[in-house]
Amino acid sequence: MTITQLKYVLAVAEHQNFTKAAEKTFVTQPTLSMQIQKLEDQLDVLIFDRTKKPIALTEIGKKIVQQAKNIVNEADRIQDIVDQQKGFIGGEFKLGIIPTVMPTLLPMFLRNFTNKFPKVHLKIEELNTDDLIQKLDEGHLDAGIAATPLLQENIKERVLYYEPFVGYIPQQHRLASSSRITIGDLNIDDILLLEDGHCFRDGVINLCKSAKTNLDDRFQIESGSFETLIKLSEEGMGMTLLPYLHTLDLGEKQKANLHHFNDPAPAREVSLIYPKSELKIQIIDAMFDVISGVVRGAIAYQDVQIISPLPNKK
Amino acid sequence: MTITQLKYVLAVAEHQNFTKAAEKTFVTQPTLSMQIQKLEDQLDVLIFDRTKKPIALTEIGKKIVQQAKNIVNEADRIQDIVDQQKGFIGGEFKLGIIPTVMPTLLPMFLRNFTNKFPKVHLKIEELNTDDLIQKLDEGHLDAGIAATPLLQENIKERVLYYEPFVGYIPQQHRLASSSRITIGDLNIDDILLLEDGHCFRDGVINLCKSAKTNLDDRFQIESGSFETLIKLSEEGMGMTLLPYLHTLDLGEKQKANLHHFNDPAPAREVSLIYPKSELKIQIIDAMFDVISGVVRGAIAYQDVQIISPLPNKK
DNA sequence: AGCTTGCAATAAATTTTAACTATTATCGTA
DNA sequence: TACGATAATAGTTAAAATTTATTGCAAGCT
Repeated sequence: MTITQLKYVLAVAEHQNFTKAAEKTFVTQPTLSMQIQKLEDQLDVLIFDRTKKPIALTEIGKKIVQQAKNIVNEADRIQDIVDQQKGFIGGEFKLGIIPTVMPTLLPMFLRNFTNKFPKVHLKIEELNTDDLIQKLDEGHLDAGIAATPLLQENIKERVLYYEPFVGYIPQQHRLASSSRITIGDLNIDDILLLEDGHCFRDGVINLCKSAKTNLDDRFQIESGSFETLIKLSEEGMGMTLLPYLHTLDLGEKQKANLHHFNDPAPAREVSLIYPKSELKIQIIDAMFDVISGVVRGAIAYQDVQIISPLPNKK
Repeated sequence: MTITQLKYVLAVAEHQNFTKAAEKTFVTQPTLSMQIQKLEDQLDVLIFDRTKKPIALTEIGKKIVQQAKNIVNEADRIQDIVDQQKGFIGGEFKLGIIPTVMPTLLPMFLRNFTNKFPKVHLKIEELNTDDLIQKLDEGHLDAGIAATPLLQENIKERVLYYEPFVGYIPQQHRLASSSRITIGDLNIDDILLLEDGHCFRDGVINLCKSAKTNLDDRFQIESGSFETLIKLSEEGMGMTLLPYLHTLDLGEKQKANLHHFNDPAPAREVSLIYPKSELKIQIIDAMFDVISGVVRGAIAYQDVQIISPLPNKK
């Protein structure tokens, strides 16, 4: 049994397909077939049920895959131990960021980080929370930035900052007169929401404590970007809520439409999240330090109340 | 990095000698030299300090060895998972037993066990508690039988039985008249003890609650076997204490010299101990069942009070 | 110093194994 | 039936692990 064989098993288990797994592992398909067969022979057990389409794990195969993940993870950590000893901060680092954080946070810390740690080769991907969690679990990401708490078994969270919600209320809106707003003022029916899948949308819905479990069956304008929401809002389609950092980029005219919440302002908690295995923890530590240093200057803390980013169960 | 390389590193780390490690791993010495060098090159770090005699681990080497143990253990467990799934009870099983348990317990369960699980190839070794713990930690034993509790971080204990201490008191002894004895009657100075290293000795000392921290600086007869102690006792050298199972083998005349304790009788706790990793747990389970089944018939439980087998710190 | 001894490293040859290319077999399905 | 997708097999090549034989190197001894 070799670590390589275990990696092959994991690849096939993940893609449920020898050919695709072969591409991902940068070997040819016969290599996978043969090495996995060899392992199966040695263990005298079938890991994959090849009669199923797509290929499936046998019962024992599932257990073996689980254990193989352990082994491969533990093996990877040896390099980590060495790096840590050397104080080496470098190598590839895959980071996922949710869409509603990406455009505002990334420009703030990216240059700073790459200057400070030039040997880290960052691969950044925009992913919504669900995909982010899945990819972290599967080891395709080293860390992520998302709204928390996520209550995930295998994921650790380190809070980067609390980002208050800010109301964007056009002139003609019923709330436009009040300089500060409260949660009670909100009515989910006239708030423009991001499209489904964004956790910021879920946060807003939670904030409004909407009893409606299903918003989809009534007419609703939804968009994938705050810019669109702002435009729609200005067209008189209703108000909207923005995360604080987004409001910093607005023009003077638009800033006039911003209405902050009374204390304690509703806010989302944004965290650096990463697998419990703590692979590449030294890069994670470094990134945490850089981001929280940068953000500390940008957000003046008030009293906040954290809104869960998780969708209500239906 | 391969699992084989890690095993080589572990072997050299353990024997502090390439040549011996090579023998133990059934390869030649150059194989070890080359594979370990290769691993060191890949990690770009020295695992061994070859200037020291005998060869020593570097600081980082210690950490790597620690992690390598994890990995190799986890890897071994894959075969275990397969065996478990198949309900296969077999393979090599290395069991250590402390000397004061070996001669009485082993004959009671060995035949029974080998009949029931003929595919298990038992390797039984007599070891005192310290060696037993060390060998369990190093993975040279699959399980052990010892007096407990041992308070070891990485070792699990499953109690097999409680074995009362029985006084062996020759006719001419001051306590010979009382049919039953109590702990208060005991005087460490006229009790014949096993030689140092036996946990039963430590148990007796604990039992007598001797305030003396160092028994060695006064004249004392000590022996490695109960048979000798009994003989010495009959010669008028004092009384001694025996574990209950040992008293079953005595002749009628000798049995007359036995004096049981009043309830709650002092007793040692004898357990099956094994690494937390739970490798070969199915064999361990099987062995536990067999032994506790056999012993249940042999020891009629009374009220017992457990005496620690651990030596007092000096 | 010069010699021996006990190791580990190196060199060169051999064996084993992993991986590749090309092909075949086996499905499900059009 | 033929076709497409996919995995298994055959045969070959390249890479690697391992072996035998030898060298290097320090410690201990005369």
